[in-house]
Amino acid sequence: MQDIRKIGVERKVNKGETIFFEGDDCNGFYVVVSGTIKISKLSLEGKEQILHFFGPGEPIGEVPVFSGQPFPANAEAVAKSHLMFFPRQAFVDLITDNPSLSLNMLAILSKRLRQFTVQIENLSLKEVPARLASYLTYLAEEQEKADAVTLTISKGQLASLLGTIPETLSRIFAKMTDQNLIKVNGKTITLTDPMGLEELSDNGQFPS
Amino acid sequence: MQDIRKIGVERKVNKGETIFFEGDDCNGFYVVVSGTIKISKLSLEGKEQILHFFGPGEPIGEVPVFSGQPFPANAEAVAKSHLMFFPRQAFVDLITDNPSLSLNMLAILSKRLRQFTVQIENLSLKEVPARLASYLTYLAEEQEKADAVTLTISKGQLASLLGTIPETLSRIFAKMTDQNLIKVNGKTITLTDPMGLEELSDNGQFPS
DNA sequence: CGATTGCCTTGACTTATGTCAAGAAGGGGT
DNA sequence: ACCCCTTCTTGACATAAGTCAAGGCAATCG
Repeated sequence: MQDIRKIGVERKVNKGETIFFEGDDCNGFYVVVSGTIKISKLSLEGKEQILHFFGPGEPIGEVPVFSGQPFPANAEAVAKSHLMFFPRQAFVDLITDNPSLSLNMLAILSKRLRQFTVQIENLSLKEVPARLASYLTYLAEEQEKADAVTLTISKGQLASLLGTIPETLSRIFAKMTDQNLIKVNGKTITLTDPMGLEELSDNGQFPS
Repeated sequence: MQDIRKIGVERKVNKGETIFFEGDDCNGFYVVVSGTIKISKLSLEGKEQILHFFGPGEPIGEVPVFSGQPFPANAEAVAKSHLMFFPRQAFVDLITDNPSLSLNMLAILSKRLRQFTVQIENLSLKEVPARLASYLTYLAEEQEKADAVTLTISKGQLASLLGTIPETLSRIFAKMTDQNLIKVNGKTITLTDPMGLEELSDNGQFPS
């Protein structure tokens, strides 16, 4: 850790500020110290697909360090954030001398690959209601509450994370409420029927 | 390389044979020596989303080695194939003593992360015609022919790779032919209008 | 306290793509 | 050469989800 700190450079960004754009050349990567960073892709028409939100302790923009290509997506702060920047060559040297660091890095990349396989599966094989159900179930686990969860992002951003648009998401929230699966109150979602949600998430059918 | 060979175990599989299933525990990974391996996810209803095709020299199933979780997808031989299997612990030991090996592995994982970001972008932000146009353009580059490409997989499998179904793909081939963008003859596709294809791939609009 | 702004919801409509069903075309094997 | 079996194509239809437009709600700021 001391060695790592030595090569790091601070960077602070405000909400809405861009860290890097897709296609930018990369001469290093960042680790989030505080705040939240959104990684996303944009279409020509302006539609956004969010790939990740990253918080404290997570590295961002590490892919081009090893693949030697430009950044594959955009990174933007969704809140005032504090980052550490690590220059590429210094980090490569560090990893070369430090097997456990490289194994950690391999583990991180592997986990992200796994997340992407899930995201691709969701986009391609599931419809939006199933994706939302699966997200809510995941949130409940992460927040360690079986019965109610709090959205950490706006519904518009959630739509973009799930690969849809706010209108569609809103309608599905309404439908789930109709079916007594959930209750929505602003950013607080009460999971009235967690089993039903899991069923919906697995087989795409609203339970009868 | 000698050290690597030492810990490898041969495995031969026939066309259609499964190497591993999603969810299987993993005690090592494979490298393709010859043949082609399909990596895919299946929905409950049986729809398939293909994630990759891997050929000679490419590792498969390496994600769980580092993330310590089960395989995230299925692997199946689409042709008679020859693989090398590397037990997990032996490989981890090897990588620990061998920085350049770990850097290579990091580079491979990074490239795959990048490919996945493109696949997610395609699924979420582009419609099927644009995905097909982009695939054909990519094939032309890979095969280093500007004017005609040969599909290396069946059209049904291509549909699954693009996140759609054979019927839809077939209709889009027909439409592209109508618009004089391509000419289809079995597995041979003549790119009548490569510029038009790129345009379609970028902005999703059939050129006028 | 009212107004401005951004975010969310709802409605009417359009469209891309999936479903189901039938037929055509191609490729191997006997 | 024939037949079988898989793959591909085409048509008619259903539907999930996007587009466009209007209005509501809530938070923030002067």
